[in-house]
Amino acid sequence: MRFSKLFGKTLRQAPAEAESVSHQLLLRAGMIAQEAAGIYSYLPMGWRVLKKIENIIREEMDKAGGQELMLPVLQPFELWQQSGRYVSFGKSLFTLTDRKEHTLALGPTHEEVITDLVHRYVQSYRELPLLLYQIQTKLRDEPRPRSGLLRVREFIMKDLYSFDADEAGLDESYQKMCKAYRNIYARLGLPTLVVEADSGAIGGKESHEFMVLTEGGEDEVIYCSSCGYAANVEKAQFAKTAETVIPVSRNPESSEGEAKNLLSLEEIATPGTKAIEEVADFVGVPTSQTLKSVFYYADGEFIFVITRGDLEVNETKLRNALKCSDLRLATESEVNEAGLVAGFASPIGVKGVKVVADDSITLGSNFVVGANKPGYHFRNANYPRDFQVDLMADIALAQPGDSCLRCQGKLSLARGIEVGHVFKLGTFISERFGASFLDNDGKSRPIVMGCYGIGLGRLLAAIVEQSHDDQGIIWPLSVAPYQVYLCPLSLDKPMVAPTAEKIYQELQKEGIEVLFDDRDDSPGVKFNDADLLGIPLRLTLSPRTLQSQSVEAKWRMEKEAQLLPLENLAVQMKKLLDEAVKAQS
RNA sequence: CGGGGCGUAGCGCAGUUGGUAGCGCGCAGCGUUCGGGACGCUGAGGUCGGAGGUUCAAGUCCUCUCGCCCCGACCA
Repeated sequence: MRFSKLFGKTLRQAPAEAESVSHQLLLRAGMIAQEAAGIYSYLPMGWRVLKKIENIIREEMDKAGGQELMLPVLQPFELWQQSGRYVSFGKSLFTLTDRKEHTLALGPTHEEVITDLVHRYVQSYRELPLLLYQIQTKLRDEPRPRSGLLRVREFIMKDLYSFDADEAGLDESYQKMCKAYRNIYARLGLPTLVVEADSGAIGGKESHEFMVLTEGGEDEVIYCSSCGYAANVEKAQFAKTAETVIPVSRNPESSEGEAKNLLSLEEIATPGTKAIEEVADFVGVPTSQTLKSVFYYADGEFIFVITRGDLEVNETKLRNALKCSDLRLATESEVNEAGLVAGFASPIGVKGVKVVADDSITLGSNFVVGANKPGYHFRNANYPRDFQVDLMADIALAQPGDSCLRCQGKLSLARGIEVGHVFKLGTFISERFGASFLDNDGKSRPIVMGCYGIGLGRLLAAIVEQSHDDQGIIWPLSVAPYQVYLCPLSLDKPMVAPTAEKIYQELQKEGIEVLFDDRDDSPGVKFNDADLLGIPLRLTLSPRTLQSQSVEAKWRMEKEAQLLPLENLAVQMKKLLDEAVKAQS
């Protein structure tokens, strides 16, 4: 490709709307262009990268036994009613009506379509296992598109669906996919961490995410460096320490003789203390000896949530515990309307309200808790002596510094980009679509499903987030839009232009992908563009190098250049590139 | 949806008490340059996001509206 003819120009300054590194660099390099919030065009450079990523994914899916097919974007809304998932997807599901006033959905994912399809074609265990995949556009009306390609409303995704006869088969398919995913990320030069994840709107029981750890990521990962435990913060568990009981009462007689050292409930004045820290300070106890009350609306129902005062509520865990789809904090006036005193609310004596508690409230005793009266708290509140809860679950947010549930090591937190997500769906979708098969006993059983997704654009952006310097992108050879940047300087000087032209032809004949900077620009412009675009190998020729019958070769990620003789250049280049590919894998 | 910010040339920005729009980059032409974003001259490019209002006069003031970005609740 001749640079002078390339569509999409490089920019010195990034457009103001771009904030994340990948967004800025991809815009500046002329690889993508924005059309609307979360909607992008791929320009020729960016599209070449995307297609290379796509091919790597396709190769690995095929190698794992996947069969590629193509499912429709336009889907009958009835499929979504049948699965029931139009509820969990909510407003993220784009819908439209056709000329006959029939509602159609724009596919945010394809479990419905493929399960409907498989149910019509698969009847016997002999046809299982089955791995079907596609690479195509998904549409989701995300509440907030973000960070360029990292979170968009229209995106290309590889989605594979596994169909197995039983759980053991699903485990096998799941492992096969995890391995294929690891191969893909390795070939893209992308270090990833596999973390336990919440399955969200997709549903299912077990799921893992593949995370690229980087500052710009929007996910948070909790991990333990001693035992290797890692989970999305939405899912992460931790060891809740049992707090040692500090007797808070000055009544010595009540602190003796009790099996669990439970003291009697006592109302105390705590004027002006609303926040947990203020209350704890005022009473003189650690926050872990207080109880925190938080209020939510879950699918329209008012919920009273209690955790130990040192812990925060994990809304994903809470949502799962409540099995609700819509969850939001209640406003202060809603709290008051529920008959509670915001800041001094108490589970003691509360009536007609659903109470959910984190199981940490059983690890400790004699807690300080609101008295539901302005300016007053109780001390020595104990569950279940003083109050009841409707639901007890783990709904606490893991935080860095907490202890690992498995090994007691210290947990750490890192930001990451979710570049892949695999789910063990089980049978809840196949059952709704009647996707069953006859086993070898002639018994009808639901097909056990899994699904496995990779967002290609996000993957592309993740590579940039993770592989760049202040000059621009550094593409791994496997996905670079071109392998070689041919960069002649002083084109009007004798021999430069014709030699460059000749090299350009020879390299192409050798099957090397070349971006030929045939522009009559100064060296600085050319070098800066070469770096910005991130082409792995730069070949510079100038009167200076031609004097010694050579050209200069420089790797994008290295500082030093080497001189290569003009003679047999294409063959040498081919060798260089092949060696680099080998070194990478 | 809640909170914050921004819409003026392709990109980055300026525009004073309201007086009819400018700078840098980029783009076109000519010339001089040529190993890390060179320089000179000439030139093209604007419904000032949109609608309504106030005014002799609106990029500037008022009202409404649309779009985009960032922080939160959602996801590949």
